[in-house]
Amino acid sequence: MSSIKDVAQKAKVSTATVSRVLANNAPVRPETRERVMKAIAELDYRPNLIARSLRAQKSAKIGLVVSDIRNPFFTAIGRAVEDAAYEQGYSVLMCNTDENPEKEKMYLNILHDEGVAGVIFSPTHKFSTSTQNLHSGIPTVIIDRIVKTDKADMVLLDNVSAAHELVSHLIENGYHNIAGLFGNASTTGKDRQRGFQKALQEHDLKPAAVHFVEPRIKHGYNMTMELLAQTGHPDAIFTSNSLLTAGAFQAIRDCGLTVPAEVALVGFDETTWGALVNPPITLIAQPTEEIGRTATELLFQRIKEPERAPKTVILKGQLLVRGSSTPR
Amino acid sequence: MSSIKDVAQKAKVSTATVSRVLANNAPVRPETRERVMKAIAELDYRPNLIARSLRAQKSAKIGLVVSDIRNPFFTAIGRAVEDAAYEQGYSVLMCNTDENPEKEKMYLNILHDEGVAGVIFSPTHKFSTSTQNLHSGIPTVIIDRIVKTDKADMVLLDNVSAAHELVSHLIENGYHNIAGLFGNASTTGKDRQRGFQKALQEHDLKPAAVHFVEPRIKHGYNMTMELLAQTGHPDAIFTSNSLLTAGAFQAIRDCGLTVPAEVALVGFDETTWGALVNPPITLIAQPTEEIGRTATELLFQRIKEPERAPKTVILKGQLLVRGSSTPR
DNA sequence: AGAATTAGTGTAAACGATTACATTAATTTT
DNA sequence: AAAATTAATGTAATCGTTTACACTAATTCT
Repeated sequence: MSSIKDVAQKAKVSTATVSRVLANNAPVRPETRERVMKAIAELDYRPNLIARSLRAQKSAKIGLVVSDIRNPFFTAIGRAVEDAAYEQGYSVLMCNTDENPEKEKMYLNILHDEGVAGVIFSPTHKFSTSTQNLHSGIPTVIIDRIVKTDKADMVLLDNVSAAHELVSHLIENGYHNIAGLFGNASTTGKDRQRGFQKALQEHDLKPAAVHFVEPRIKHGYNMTMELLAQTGHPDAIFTSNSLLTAGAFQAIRDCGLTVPAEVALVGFDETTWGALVNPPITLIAQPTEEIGRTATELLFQRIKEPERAPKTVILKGQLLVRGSSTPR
Repeated sequence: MSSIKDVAQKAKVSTATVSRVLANNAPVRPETRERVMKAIAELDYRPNLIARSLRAQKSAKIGLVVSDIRNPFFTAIGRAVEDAAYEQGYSVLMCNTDENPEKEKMYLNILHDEGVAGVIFSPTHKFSTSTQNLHSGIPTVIIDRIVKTDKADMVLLDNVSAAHELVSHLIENGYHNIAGLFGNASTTGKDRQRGFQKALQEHDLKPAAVHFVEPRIKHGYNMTMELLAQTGHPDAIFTSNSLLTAGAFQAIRDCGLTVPAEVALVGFDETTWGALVNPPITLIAQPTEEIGRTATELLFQRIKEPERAPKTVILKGQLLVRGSSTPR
């Protein structure tokens, strides 16, 4: 591999001049520039980003820290982040925490050590609630989940309103015995539960059940099975993320019940399958593109201007009314 | 941020000694080691990976280059790769090419410039067929798609057999007028078409139609709509990836046809929704975990021993027979 | 005991870029 | 035409590690 020295030698200039040609912002005689360009082309020279990073004390990489990229919500976010980063010439390091605070800490450390320019971060429950908080001064944008901090930008959904809207929709359509299944790994589940309760209270209703479970298909399945086993089971099930929705849907089907006649089902997050199943699922679609893009843009702003006052952007979900919650 | 110099100063040793303590493979007096460790702890020192990379001329990062991480197949692979990499202390740079050779080239360049230790790479069609080929000497493992090279390891599915098995299953179940929808962006589509043709030929059948389309839900939808518009439409549709399957499923439903009574549907890749829809989809499940893990392991082998003769691992898909192809 | 080896540590040169400062050449000002 | 300014380039330090080499002190060998 050729280095800047080889180019300098070939073009009969100093490395400084080559660097100046590369930087494109310093005075270089056109003739010299030409010579350097020619040498670069002939040697097929490409600047070593590691050396550049070391010298500049920062690199053109950002970290993306989420629980699991396989969760369709994070898949979509991840892709949006990568797109926005690519446009700015940045690369994305993908980190899955599995909701494990140890892994999360490990990764935050690695990202720091790798000298990433910034981090887009969906914290574990433990991280959200602890006061340890954003170590190191790495520019950070929190997504999806709340952290009590005044040091980072945040991009969130208005979870309380979204859940409220979704439950109100159920109630208006005649479902009054509603069970709620919430993820126990994030602040998001808790917030959505608040909206859930609020909507019920407004109609003087009590929840049929409220359960916080691990956000995995299996747990959605098991818990729904339990709910449906009892006689006089709920007439509607509210799920707070797409994994629980999938589990619940499967359980309902395996119980031989029809949706929504015997039990309605609503949830969060648009997925490939949400509209494909029968009946299609009523849900709150999050603007994943926008979340990812906004987060990345906020991050770049902060990288440019680290002292800028932190912003919190709250986006609204979109209620998609479909067959799984038609009026009874 | 404290550097190795600060540690050295605090522990009253040279930087070399600190480095030796860190490397853990050089002789250091226990007493000295202790002093250094203490200084490290007190200063909360963490080695700068950029500097380390520069010096070592390699970094603990690998690149993952796929068309789109949102394709459930690649999502699963990506996660498996990340897992295997994490275990070895490596991080993963995520790169989406969108089947665009320009973007692909760009990313391969960036990965090279970032000094990644290796690349796991699903090439675009253009790359597969061109002879330009694996530039630079970066250890590379090709996945999912074939490249004619003797420089890289490969992890592939036996696509011809898998497609053959899937079509044979259809034929045995009484479907004799089968249309095929194949992705046009990869060698995979072509290979699966070969298996498709072979199975038909063995039964002296002709395909109802063969189409190569962009691997996107929309195109699967549109093409299926066309297929179903004609009177005497196919009695089964074979799709070569999950995006096309989703599009086809949607189209069939929108035409008001029932699966499999009026038209059967089979495809590739297990997804969350494949088993959730009604009827569930018969498909070839690829061992995504194993593909990702094997690829990563081969990559680490090659990183350790660059001159080792390249291996090609061919894995078998698993036919999951479900409701979308029951005997007619 | 003297020679040869080994253990433990330090000094300084890399790795490949950027950039402050110095220097020279070219231009403008007086 | 000399002085002052500006443009173009070079020299060398720097970023934070690792490691070849040098050196001393301790150990083992003959």
